[in-house]
Amino acid sequence: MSLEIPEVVINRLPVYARALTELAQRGESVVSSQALGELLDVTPAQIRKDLSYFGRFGKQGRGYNVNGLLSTLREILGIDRQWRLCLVGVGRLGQAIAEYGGFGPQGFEIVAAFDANPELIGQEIGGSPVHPIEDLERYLHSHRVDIGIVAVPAPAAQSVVDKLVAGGIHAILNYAPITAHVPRDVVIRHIDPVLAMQSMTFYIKRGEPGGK
Amino acid sequence: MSLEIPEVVINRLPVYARALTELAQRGESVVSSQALGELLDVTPAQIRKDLSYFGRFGKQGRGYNVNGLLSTLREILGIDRQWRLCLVGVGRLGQAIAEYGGFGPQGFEIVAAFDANPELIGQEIGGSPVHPIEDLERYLHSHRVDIGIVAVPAPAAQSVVDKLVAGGIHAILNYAPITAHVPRDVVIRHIDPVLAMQSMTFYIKRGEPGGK
DNA sequence: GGTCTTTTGTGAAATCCGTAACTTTCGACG
DNA sequence: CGTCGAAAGTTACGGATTTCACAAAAGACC
Repeated sequence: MSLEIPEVVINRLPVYARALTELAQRGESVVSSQALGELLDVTPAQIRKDLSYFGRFGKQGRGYNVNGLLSTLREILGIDRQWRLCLVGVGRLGQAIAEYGGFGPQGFEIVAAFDANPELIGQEIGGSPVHPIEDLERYLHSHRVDIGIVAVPAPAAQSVVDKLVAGGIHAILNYAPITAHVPRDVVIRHIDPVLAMQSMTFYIKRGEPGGK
Repeated sequence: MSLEIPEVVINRLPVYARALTELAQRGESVVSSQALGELLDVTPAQIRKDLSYFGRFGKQGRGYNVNGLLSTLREILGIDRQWRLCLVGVGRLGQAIAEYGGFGPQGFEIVAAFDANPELIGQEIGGSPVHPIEDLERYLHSHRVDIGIVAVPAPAAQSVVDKLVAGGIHAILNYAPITAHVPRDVVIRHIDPVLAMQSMTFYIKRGEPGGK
């Protein structure tokens, strides 16, 4: 039954959850896989298949209860609770992340920040003080932190990832433009706008032999 | 032969290109699929297969010429030239994007910015003046712009996407937390740190029945 | 309570993608 | 000039995902 769920499925669940949140706010109380699929550009069959990995949540002939499915998904994903993050790297990018208002409302709170630059140590960034990077591992061992955010320059990134792992972190959001290596029991996701751009350009090479 | 290349393959090419750039900087002149694979956590077979969609670039018994393969990939991807971007939305997020130093060196230049807030119009952001959003479509028809970046709040995002499409844009990088709808001939990529977080939490729910 | 409509849940088929294994080519060396 | 080792190119297989299509369930209406 709950035998090894494909990662692609897990990656789609937050998208479903977000759509359901919006439907709930609009006051919708039920939704069909058809309707949800149109909202998200996904086939209804895929939605039903994905959900079927976890149980039976719909009513035949009716569809899914919006609030019911939403809270089920939130529980499955673990986004029904508060998560504690630490931010490593408080340069321009790191500061933008710290000040980004999108994490808080979703239950992701940055509880500590770290940087190698002595000038930044002690400053307040997004409400929490900046610690020296040397204290990172010790800090992780003495405070609960669930997820690490890496926002340092590429050359420093792998070493930061290693420190996070050594500190017992099992989930990392990496903004640095590198392919970081982590042990099998650590999840890592990459945010890389440049890679996204570079894969789009393939499709818009116009006025070229072979271009669209 | 060059019949319909899978999108996953296209998405990996920029990663290869980045690794090759670094190898080139280190002065390496040849690399085997084995060595490149270890660097990137990809199997050698996958690298060879991916490249074989486009031609034969290696020498048996030796490996790939680093600079040669790099420039081939850059050409295939179209990242061997300058691309002109426009940024829509100059709030906190938009400003961070405009000031982000990562695009320029890769040939992506923001040539114009747009916002709905009258207070921002006329200000300089990252070297280019902010235009009123009403001028977007007209601007696109009278200037060359290859890619649009959407950095507006969720409720406004679809309408901005529509305007970009109406203006003839075929590639969009979307930072807004929505699933945007675009015609089949438009490529769109999403940057969404929250979704990335929310899919990671599934794997780190500890101390739960069923958690790891 | 029976029938009709709708939409789920699901097994099977189809497709897509990755991996492994084999063949070929290249350079080196004797 | 022939043999050997290494690594690319390629084909075939297998596994993973997606799609399809149908049976079963639920409410609505009479």
